[in-house]
Parts: sequence; structure tokens; C-alpha cells
Amino acid sequence: MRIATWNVNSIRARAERVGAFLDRSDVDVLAIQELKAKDSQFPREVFDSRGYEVAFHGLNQWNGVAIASRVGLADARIGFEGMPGWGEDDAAEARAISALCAGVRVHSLYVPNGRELDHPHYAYKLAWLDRLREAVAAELAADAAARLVLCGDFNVAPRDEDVWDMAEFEGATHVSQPERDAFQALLDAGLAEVTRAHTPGAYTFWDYQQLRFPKKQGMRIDFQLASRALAERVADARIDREERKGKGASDHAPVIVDYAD
DNA sequence: ATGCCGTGTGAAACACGA
Repeated sequence: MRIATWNVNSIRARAERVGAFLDRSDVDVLAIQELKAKDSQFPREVFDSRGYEVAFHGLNQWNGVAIASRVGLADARIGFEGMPGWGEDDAAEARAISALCAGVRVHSLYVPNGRELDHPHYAYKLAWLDRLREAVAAELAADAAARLVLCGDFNVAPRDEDVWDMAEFEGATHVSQPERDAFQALLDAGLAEVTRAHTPGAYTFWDYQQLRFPKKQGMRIDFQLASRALAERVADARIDREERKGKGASDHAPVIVDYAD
């Protein structure tokens, strides 16, 4: 089974590109982040016309997540147990959705950005990651052999090599120790990051500003974290860097993993 | 060339991203 994760930065602006990606990439499941659309605005036809079932969750112009599958899509769940909210009303944001696809619990996650180290959004990000860890731990405690994968934009660069120049990130989010500790804690809960070993030195995101892509100044912040039972089935992984090229590209590239049946 | 920020809202300027 081939599973991809991709922060598309607007599903409406990227509808044609997403369709073209499905046509050429032969993915069975696509986890999508940053829809930037509410449910009523979601372009179902992109997926319907290609034989993909799709579950999506969008509340407004921010965030938004979806899962498309051509190998079955059942028991879609919005959010996760204990997911923190944000804002004055502490409302849940559209940052998590999961579904059962061919026996695998696939999560599509858009981890909060954090904004600045002293911003309330940073504390929100850390709490969000910690509650996610608890939810995963509970899921694996119930079934240690569960096949599950956390796909998404984690907004954390776990290692120094995951940014082009650490000097550019002094005092910045994404590389701070608490964020990296939170990411590691997710792994310690019983998950393995399965893309890095197959894509050494690669990035998944390049800022639109400052010519980051042609300068090869990117970040590795998009991952697939698989449970042990699924991680042992990984055959290959790649990052579709071509997708970042040209007019109308998302600032993130798709991250694709092949799992043996 | 991969090329100097993009998307949504709403109709100018701002929120948000990382």
C-alpha cells in the first residue's frame, strides 16, 4: 500500500495539482493538510472522479485536514481524544482526522505552528503534541499490534540537519528543544519515523519567500510515523520534490511511503 | 531556469504561515 502525506496550502487553489498528483503517483491513500476551506467548499469531485473515497474536516479558512483512499475508508474520526482547543473560546481546530484504510488507521495531522517561543500558540503546540502522544499511547496500549500511521505536517525539524542553516533559526520555533522533545516522545510512545532513512538529506518544505526553493534552503517538517507493526513493512519512501516546482506549487512537497501488503 | 510570497477574506489591508 502506498501512502502519501501532503500539506497542499489550499485545496481549492491546488485542486488541479492534487488531481494530477493522484493521476501520476499511484497512491492508495493521501493524507492532506491545510485545506483552507470549510466542508461546504471542499472539491469532492477531484477525488470522486478518480475513484477515491474522501473524508474531510474544515471549519473556516484556516487549517483543514482530509484523507482520500482508494482501498477503503471507514470509521472516520474528527480530532483525537483530549485534543486541545485554541482561542478565547478554546474551540477545537480542524487539525486532525483519521480513518481506517485497508486495515491501517491513517491520521492526517496539521500540528500548530507555534509562531514565537513566547507566544501562547507555542504552549498550545506543545500541549497539542503531548495530548497526541497520550492518544497514540492509549491506542497502542489497547492493541500493541495495531497498524497505524501519523501522517502530516508536524511543524518540527527534529534534527539540526533538517534545516538549511541552524544559525538562521536562533530563537525560532520548529527547532527548539521542547518541540524536539515532544516529537521524540511521540516516537517513544511506540512509533517509528519511516521516511528519513530512505530520503537522506532531503527537505519537505521551502518557504515561498527569499527564493528558498531555488536556493535549496528548506526544512524537513513533514513525516510519517508508523507503529511497529506497520513500520516493519516499509519498503521505500520518497519526497516528490518535483511537485514544489513551477507556478502554483504548494510550499510543501508530498512525502510518499510504500508499505508491503 | 525551480526565480525573488501565497492564500483567504472581501474589496484594502490584514491574518497566517515557518
